[in-house]
Amino acid sequence: MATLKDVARLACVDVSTVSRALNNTSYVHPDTKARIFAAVKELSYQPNVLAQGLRQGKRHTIGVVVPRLHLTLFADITQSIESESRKLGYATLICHTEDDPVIEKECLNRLRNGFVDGIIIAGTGRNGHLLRDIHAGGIAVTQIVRKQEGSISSVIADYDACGYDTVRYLYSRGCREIGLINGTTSLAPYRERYNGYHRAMEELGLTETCATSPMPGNNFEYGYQCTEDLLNQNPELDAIMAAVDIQGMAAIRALKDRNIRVPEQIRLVSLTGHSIGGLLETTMTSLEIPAHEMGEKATHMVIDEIEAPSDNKPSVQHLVFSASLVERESS
Amino acid sequence: MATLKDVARLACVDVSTVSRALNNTSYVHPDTKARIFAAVKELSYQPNVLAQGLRQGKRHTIGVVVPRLHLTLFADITQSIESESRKLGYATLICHTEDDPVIEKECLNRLRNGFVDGIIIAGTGRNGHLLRDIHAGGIAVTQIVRKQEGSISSVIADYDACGYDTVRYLYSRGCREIGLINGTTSLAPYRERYNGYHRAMEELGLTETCATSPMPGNNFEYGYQCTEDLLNQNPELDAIMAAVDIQGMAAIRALKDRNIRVPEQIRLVSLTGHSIGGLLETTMTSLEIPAHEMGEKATHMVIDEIEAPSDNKPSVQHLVFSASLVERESS
DNA sequence: CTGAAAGCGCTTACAG
DNA sequence: CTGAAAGCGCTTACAG
Repeated sequence: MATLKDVARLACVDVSTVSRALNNTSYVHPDTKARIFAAVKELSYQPNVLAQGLRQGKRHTIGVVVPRLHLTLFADITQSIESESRKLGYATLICHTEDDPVIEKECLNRLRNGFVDGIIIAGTGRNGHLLRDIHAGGIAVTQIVRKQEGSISSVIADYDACGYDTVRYLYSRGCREIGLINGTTSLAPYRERYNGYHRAMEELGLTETCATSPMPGNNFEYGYQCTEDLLNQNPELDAIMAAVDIQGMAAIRALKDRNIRVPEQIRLVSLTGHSIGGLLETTMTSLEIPAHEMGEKATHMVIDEIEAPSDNKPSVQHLVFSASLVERESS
Repeated sequence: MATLKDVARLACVDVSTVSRALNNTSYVHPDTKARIFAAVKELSYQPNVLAQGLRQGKRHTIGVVVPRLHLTLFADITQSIESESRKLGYATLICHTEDDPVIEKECLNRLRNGFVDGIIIAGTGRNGHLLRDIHAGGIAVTQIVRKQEGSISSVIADYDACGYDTVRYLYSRGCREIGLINGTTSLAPYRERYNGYHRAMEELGLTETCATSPMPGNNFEYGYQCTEDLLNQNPELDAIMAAVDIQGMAAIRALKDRNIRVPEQIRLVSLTGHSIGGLLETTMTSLEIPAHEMGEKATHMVIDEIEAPSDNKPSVQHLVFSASLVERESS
């Protein structure tokens, strides 16, 4: 690999002049510039980003910390973050935590040391202290999907409204026995979906039927099990709300296995649409979360924070996106 | 952030001694060592990986270049690469190309310059020259899923066998009019699936019914459209093979929309199982690709190449994994 | 067993 | 308009 020095030698100038020409950081004589660019081309010179980073204290890299990718909203979000970052000249380092606080801690510790300028995280909520430390240490941080720390900016969807509005919607469709499949309420999104559900059910004078667990619950088996639980708890059930798509898919399957027709006997709505609802055999009504926009926005927020002068950092910002109901066959 | 210098000052030794103590690179007196570790702890010193990388010419990072994540095999593979890399002390930089050669080129160019020590790629096949250049320049490269370059190591599944065996399987179930939904044959995996299909059909004296396109074809609409094409081409169709899961899902839906029962009227098999087949309303028979093992293996191959001394690099290796048939309701 | 020095490839005041 | 020099934070021969 050619270095600045090689270019400088070939163009018969000092390395500093080459650097200035390449970065357009001060006037360089057109003739000199031409010689330099010719040399760059001939040697197919590419700057060493490591050295740039060391010198400038910037990596031009942002870390993305998410539980997992497959069949979750995080696949869309991660991809959106990556493509937006790339446009803005940043690379994306990814870590999957599987919602394990120990793995998360390990990832955060690696990221803090020169690996990245900023972090976008959907965290477990168990490493708050570390996260605040990292942020205080000068690394930009934005929370996505899960707002666990009030002192750190966030981009989330309005999960409370998701729960509330869906109950109201199902009520308007004639449902009175509405069950909820939820994940652990120790994570904010699940907690808030429940809050919304609870408030609406109370206002309407309906009785709650809930299935939940101390685990995150982001898998098919869990959703299947919860569906059975709900049916056992309340044989009169006429609607199921699933916190995430994969639970909704599991519910469809569990109902089919019991010969219960969707939506004729039980209506089903997923509270986290991420582009799979429309691809199913029975297409699934869902609240579509604007994953792409959220990823883009979080990327801009974290990069704005990175690039702001240290004496004028943007203030903490909590952004809430609305989900939109997409009606499909399941309701 | 504390630096080596800070630690050295606090422990009253030279930075070189601190470095040696921390890296266990030569004997350091136990007392000195103790002072150093105390200082490290007090300052909660963490080495700056950028500086280490610059000095050693190593980043301890590998780049992953894939078309996309959502609803594809690549989500599983990427996650497997990331967790395996992390265990081995490497971080993972990710790029999505959307199968666009221009984006791919841009990504590869960024990766080559100090960003990564190695690359694992499922490429478009349109930047072969660049890829060989990068490899020749000393960056380890392993191809995954798509083997486009014979001179670069690869980890793939036996797609030819997937096509061949599936025809044989469907034939044994009584099918004689077997259609194939495929992607562009300019990508090796699609081409080989077709080859296997073609050979088996010929051996059995059956007539081919194919739907394909110049595009990669990795989406639902395409699969839906191809299903309609196949049915128009051959109203007697009694089986459909879909190259990838998403096409299989689209086929199920298209058949449902035409009131064709699966598997009674048409049997369906996906040639690329990646853990979604079992989660569907009608569970889908598929050839399960060992994504996790493939990701792991590719990670080891690329890291072995990175860590081998430059005068003794491992030779090119092409690994082929077998897929295994998982029978479910759709066949 | 440890220190002083050079250098990885760049950028950026400082002169002129 | 351009060069010489310092320095980002490390590691590693080289002495002693």
